[in-house]
Formats: sequence, C-alpha cells, structure tokens
Amino acid sequence: MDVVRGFNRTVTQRVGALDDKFLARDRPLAQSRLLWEIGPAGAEVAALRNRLDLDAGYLSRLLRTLEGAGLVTVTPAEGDGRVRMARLTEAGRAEWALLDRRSDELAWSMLAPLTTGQRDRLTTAMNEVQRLLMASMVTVEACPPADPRARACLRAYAGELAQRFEAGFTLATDDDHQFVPPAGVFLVATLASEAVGCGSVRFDADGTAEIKRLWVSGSVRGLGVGRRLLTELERHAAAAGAHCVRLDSNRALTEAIRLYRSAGYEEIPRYNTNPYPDHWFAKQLHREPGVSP
Amino acid sequence: MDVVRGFNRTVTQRVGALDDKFLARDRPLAQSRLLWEIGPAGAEVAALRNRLDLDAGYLSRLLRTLEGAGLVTVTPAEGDGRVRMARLTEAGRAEWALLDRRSDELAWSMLAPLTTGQRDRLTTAMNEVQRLLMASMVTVEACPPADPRARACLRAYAGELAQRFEAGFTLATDDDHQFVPPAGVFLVATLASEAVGCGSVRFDADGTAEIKRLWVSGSVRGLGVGRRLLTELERHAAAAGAHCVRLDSNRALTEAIRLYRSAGYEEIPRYNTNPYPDHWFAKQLHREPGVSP
DNA sequence: CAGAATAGTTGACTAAAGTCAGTCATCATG
DNA sequence: CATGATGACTGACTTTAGTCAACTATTCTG
Repeated sequence: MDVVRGFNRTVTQRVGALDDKFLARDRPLAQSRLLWEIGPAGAEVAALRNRLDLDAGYLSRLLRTLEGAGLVTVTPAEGDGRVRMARLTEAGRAEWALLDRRSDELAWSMLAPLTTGQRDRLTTAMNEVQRLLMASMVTVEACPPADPRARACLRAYAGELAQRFEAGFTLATDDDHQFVPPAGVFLVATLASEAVGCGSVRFDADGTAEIKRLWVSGSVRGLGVGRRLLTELERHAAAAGAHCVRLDSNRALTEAIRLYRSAGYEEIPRYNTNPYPDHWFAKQLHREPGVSP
Repeated sequence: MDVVRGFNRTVTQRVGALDDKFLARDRPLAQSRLLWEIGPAGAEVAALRNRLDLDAGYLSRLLRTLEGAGLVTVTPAEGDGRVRMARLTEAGRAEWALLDRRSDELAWSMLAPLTTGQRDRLTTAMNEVQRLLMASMVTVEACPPADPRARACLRAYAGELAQRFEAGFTLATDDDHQFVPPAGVFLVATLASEAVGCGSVRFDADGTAEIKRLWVSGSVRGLGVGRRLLTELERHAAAAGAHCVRLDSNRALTEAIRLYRSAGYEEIPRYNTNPYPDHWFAKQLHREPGVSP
C-alpha cells in the first residue's frame, strides 16, 4: 500500500509534470493534448470527448481554435451526418510529428542517465506496471445482451472463432433472452469505457448452469480478465441456485481450455449436439451461504 | 523507448488524473496540494515553494486563502525572522487526514481488482520504477565549494564520518581553493533541487589527481550516484591532463571501498600522512583524445 | 551602522480552463 | 411526417492558475 502511494506521488507528479511541459511548449496544454489525441488517423469528436473527458462545449471551442490555426479540419462523418470527424491538416501533421519527437525526447531523458543494466530493469518494470495497471482498471459488470458493448464483443467473438475454426463459425442470434435475468446473465469487461471481454451464463431448471461465449480481447489477454469473468459467472450461477456449471469448447481454443482446467473444470462426455465443440467440461459449485447476485 | 512512452501515457494520464481528482474533490487542486504538502509537521514557506515549484506571490496568496479558511497558520520561524513557517490548524489536520484517507483509497482501488500474485508483482515493479526514475532524475554538475548545496553536502559528509569513525572526524575547512578550477573541481549531485551527493578532485602538477570527499546521501544510496560522481571526477581529471587518480579511505566505509575496487582502483601503499585513512587506492586513466571538461 | 541581500507579501494583471443553458441540424421511430 | 433523441456548436459566464513588479521586514556584511 505504501509502495503504491509512494509510486503515485513520485511518478505521477514528476513524470506527469514533465510530460505536460514537453507537450505544451508553445500552445496551451489542452490544445496540445487535443492535437495529440486526434493523431494522424483523425478521430470522431465524440471519441475525443470521451478519451479526454472534456465538456462538449469546451471541446468544440478547442476544435475551433485549432481550426483557426489551420491545424485541423472538422467535417461531417460519412454515414451519420450528426457525427463529426476531426482530421489533421498538413500543418497539423507537422505539429503532431513535433509532439511525437518531444515524447521520444522525454522518454530518452528518462533513460539517458542510466547504465545499460538499469535501463533494462526500468523498461521491464515499466512494462509490468503498465500491464498490471491496465488489468486493475478493467471492470466487470452485468449488461443486457442487446447493449452496444455486448454486441461489439459478440461480433469480435464470432469473428475470431470464424478465423480459428477450420469449418468457420456462425453465431446463433436468437438466444439473447437466455442471458437476461432471471434466466441467465451477460457480463462485459470494460477498460476505459471500451468493451474488452464478455461472458454469459444460462441457469437451467435442473440446477445446472451453462457458460457460453466467454471472450477476451487480444489487447488485454494475459491480464486475468478471462478468469475474472469466469469467476463472476460462477458466482452468479451459484447465487441463482446452480450446483454445477457446464461449458463446451474446441481444441483450437487452447488458452480457454487451459483456463478451464486451471479453474477446476473437469472434462466430461458430450452433453449437447452443437456442431462446433469437441471438448466438454463441468465443475461442481460449492454454494456459499450469503452470496448475493 | 516505446515501453517508456506507453508507460508515460498510461500512468500519467490515467493514474495522474485519478490522483488529482482524489485530491481536489471540494477545493481547487493547488490548494489541496499545498495543504497536503504542508502536512501535520508543518513546513517552511521556502520549502513549499521549492517542492511545489510555485511562484512566490502565488504561493503567498494560496497560503492567505487557506489561512482565511482556518486551515493553516503562518508564523515567523524561530531563529530567522524572515523565514515563515506554515502549520496546520486543528481543522487543517482534519482535512489533511481526509486527503490521506483518499490517497489510501486510491492506492487500494488500484490493488483491489488484482489477485494476490498480481498485487505482489505490481508493488515490486512500482518500487523498481520509482527507484530507477529517482536515479535518472539525479543530475551531476560542477559547483563552487562555497555554494550552499556544497556546504550542505560537506556538513552531512563530516557528520557521517564523525559517527562512523571510532576516533571521530573533523573536516579541514581551509582547502576549498583546491577544488576551484583550474586547481580542481567540486561536483554536486542534485535530485529535485536538493543536494544528494558530492565529490571533488584536485589536479596536481606531477600529472596525478586526488579525489576527496565523495559522499552520497542515504536517501539515494544504491542508485549508482556514487559511481556517476566518481566517473565524472575521473573525466575531469583526465581532461586536466592527469594520468593517474589517487584517493584514500577507511575500512569503516565498506560501500565506498567496494565502489573503488569495482571501478578499477587498486590498493597502493600509504601516500599521505592524513590521520583518518587506512586504505589507499590508485587508478591509471586512459586519456581519450577530444574529451572536454 | 549603512547598504546589500534574503524571505515573503501585496496589487494589478492575463490567460487558460471549465461550466451551463440554449440552439441547430440530423437521424430514428411510430 | 411529426416527435423525440442524438451530436455538436455558440454565447455568456466563472473559476483557477499563473505572472510581474513594487514593497516591507529581517538579517548579513564590510
């Protein structure tokens, strides 16, 4: 705990202050940040507002300023005329490249005074901190399967299975109701208001439950998100009165199968007639009194 | 390099922003930071200005505001009537305690979602990052021996030797001129405008140089500051035309002696009549053409 | 003991950051 | 095709942050 506090104090204040100084050398910080965030690829105004957590009016004004300076153009997005797209002009890209260079300089200024060994240790530790902080920023919560975040996850899930299964994959689209309470539950994992994982469970009348559509985005794989989803799903199943959870999988999904085994699942014979799976698992739940959904 | 940039981005934006939000929930950030920095022990106004890097006038005004809110009292320091001391009132201490609690909550919010193993890895990595960033923020530069920073180091140096030598220690005070160019050089290591180490070298007419008063503050020991000072001193000696550096030490200074050996120094017979040392070392310098002071 | 230096304060500013309500165009829905 | 929702923009503000120069009270120094 004290380590974390010391880290927060030293690192965020010192590095943060430096970072700001590097970014905001000749224009207000908010403008530099915005320019930086738009990036060479451009960005939708709503996305910028979201990422920078700015007031809509304030952001609009900042965009007008950058537009006035000839660094940015804002045009209606194709498809939806309400949405607007911010893009860097030629001059804006030059400015962005300057910021990019400064960011490199800042990084180098942190490494330069160190010996080679220290540099290696620092970058290794930074990597670890960053990954684990990402992991700790992931939240898991229930959400209706019709929610846009859920849809985005399921699209990604289906796309991935279609790639990994030799026979391709088509997601059933008519069983959403199974994962709406009280019949079941659908969970999404969110990182910085972006959905990065999902999972669902259906409670059956015979005291069993079935977990389906567990998926974790590649961007956060290895951070324990899958395990958190699985644990939460089991908790919901137990709270709904299930004494046993089942699930199916395919040998192409090696990480998932490893996860199931290490979470206490044991292989059982085929229990359904789905065309895709070739492995089936089950786990007994120890019902803890007082668990709430 | 990319690791460092990713780290800067994630950590300063995410954690830094959170940190600010936690601190400044019901008063302006600058006021909260100041209140926090004063702390239960109180602090001199100059120290606050230094630590927070604020304009003197601005800081003064902030103090008046906190004073007006009944959170702080500012009184002349004992000893020097120009210096003023800021202290928390009863209400101020309560506010400080609140901030302290929030800081704990923030730290906990970062650890809570993780497994025990992940927590251990995160705190270990944070500790490493913090130490190495401190190391990389240390700057080494030449400075006159009469400079307040140099005096502070020498006081600390003498105090420490007095403690560690059985026979005590008294610092010679009349040889400052030896360490002023062109006769020699005095270096200080600085961390966040606080002197944390020093070292000096005297160039002799026979092509030898003598390193003296190498000291590193306990707060940064183990970060390679001693080695950096030593290397810099050797560089200055070489630039001044020396082909050999000598120094003396005492068996009580085990870390220093280990440093000298690992830096290529070899033990030689007594070369002076100083009462304190019982070990003497020398190292040949390889003069690199084009080295500049 | 007369300056010079140091530590802090005050007044008069400016710029940047952020907020809020009201408006307008576009899109989805019955 | 009216109605409401959505996404962005504008005007009119307030607050916060920060700067600069002039000024006062101590202390140091020759």
